[in-house]
Amino acid sequence: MPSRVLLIDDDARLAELLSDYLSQNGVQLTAANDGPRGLSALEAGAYDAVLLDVMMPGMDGLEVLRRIRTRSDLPVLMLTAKGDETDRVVGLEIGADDYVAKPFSPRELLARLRAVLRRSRPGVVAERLRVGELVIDIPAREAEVGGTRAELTGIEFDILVALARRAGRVVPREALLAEAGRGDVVVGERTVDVHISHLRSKLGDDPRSPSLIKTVRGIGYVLAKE
Amino acid sequence: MPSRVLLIDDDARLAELLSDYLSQNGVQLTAANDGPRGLSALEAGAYDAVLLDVMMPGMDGLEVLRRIRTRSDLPVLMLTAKGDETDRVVGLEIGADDYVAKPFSPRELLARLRAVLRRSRPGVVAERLRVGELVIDIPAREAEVGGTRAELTGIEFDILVALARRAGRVVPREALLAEAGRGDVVVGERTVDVHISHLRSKLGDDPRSPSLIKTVRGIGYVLAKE
DNA sequence: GCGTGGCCTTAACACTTCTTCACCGCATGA
DNA sequence: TCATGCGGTGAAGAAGTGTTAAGGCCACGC
Repeated sequence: MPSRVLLIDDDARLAELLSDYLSQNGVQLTAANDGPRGLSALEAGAYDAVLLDVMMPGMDGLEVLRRIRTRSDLPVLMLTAKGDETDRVVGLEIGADDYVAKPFSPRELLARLRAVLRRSRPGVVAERLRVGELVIDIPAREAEVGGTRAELTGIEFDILVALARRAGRVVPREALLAEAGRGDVVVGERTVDVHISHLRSKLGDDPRSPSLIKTVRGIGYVLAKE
Repeated sequence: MPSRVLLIDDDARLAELLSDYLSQNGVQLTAANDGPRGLSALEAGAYDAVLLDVMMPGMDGLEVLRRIRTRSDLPVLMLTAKGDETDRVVGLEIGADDYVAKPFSPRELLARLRAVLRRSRPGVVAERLRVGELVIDIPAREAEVGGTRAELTGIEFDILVALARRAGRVVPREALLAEAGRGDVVVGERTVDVHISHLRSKLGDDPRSPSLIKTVRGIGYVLAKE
């Protein structure tokens, strides 16, 4: 079975060129010519990896990567301008798996793509998240801690998922609201605090022991990695 | 637990430089200065990844890589000369996980190393610092001295981490503020003194015995190396 | 349409954390 | 030894967060 790869890049000529070359080598390439289209293509279809251009008008590649990482662990290979170390390092820190500096040879790209695909696990879509004692079943919208089910409301569940997807990393309040589907509505950020408070008590947080959800003053919250 | 990484490279100066930088970031580097020694070090010890120079006298890096791949899937990151595309592509095809072109910045190397470690064994990326009696768990944001947990506030923790990363070296006040994420905000430097004072008492510092955190008059503070 | 109940948001107050200030003691160099 | 300046530390004020409770909104059933 060929690997399905999504290319997000505004350069149509490159897309065609790559598509040709890769299809001869067992990779089926789909192209999206900007960030938003790329993201919705990811929502809609099943892909094994993403090729992502960093320099794009509108939503730039790093932003696209951030959004991809909020919802999946799909392997992402960045395409960066030669010598732009900052983008590369930031990209890798956000969670890119690799990068290729432009201009690149198709042969090198293929080799790196294969290296990335080889490492990634089959069975891509994670419908269940596990972070330490916490288990989240996303389609069923259920969460449990140490085997005990927690009765969460809608937004509480969404906030918990947003935290769990980035366990160990700080998630700003506004990002939590955005991922809970409140990004467009204007809502006081203190609202998040209240939901966090409820989450903590429902997740059986003992005030004496180190909390599962930690506060990062002035920014947001982190879910402890174990 | 720090990640253990084996460097196979004939350049002793590079080895020392990298070892310093990586050890501050939770990676324990062991150096082998040629291919055969590298291979036997791999036989002997447990490593989480390999940094492999391609250009070496005697057995070259690609040959070393081939032999590694006959017996293990250990993540291998190649160090190649800039622009030498052939080596890079061959290396990736043989089964290297990534490469970094020389000359590289330590920061980029670290980022790539972490990306590789993250893929291969989630959870091994070193996020724990140890300095004498002091143990710091960075993602959990917890610190303990001699087995006793210290309840630190956010900025106290950040300052402690900044000191621990450079244990044994003097860290100026402004650097401490910068690493605690206050680099942009204008804050009086005396603020640091107050936090240091709190840290000392929370870390169980006895005023009579030599302090864990030493003052360097006119400059800043040092964390005693043990 | 009307009441009911659940959920989200806001407000208010208690509490924690960070910063600044003030005062004191100690180290340093004349 | 004395003068000076730097750092240690307690305390107060400012800013941020935890938590409870009340009000508004919506969906649902009657």
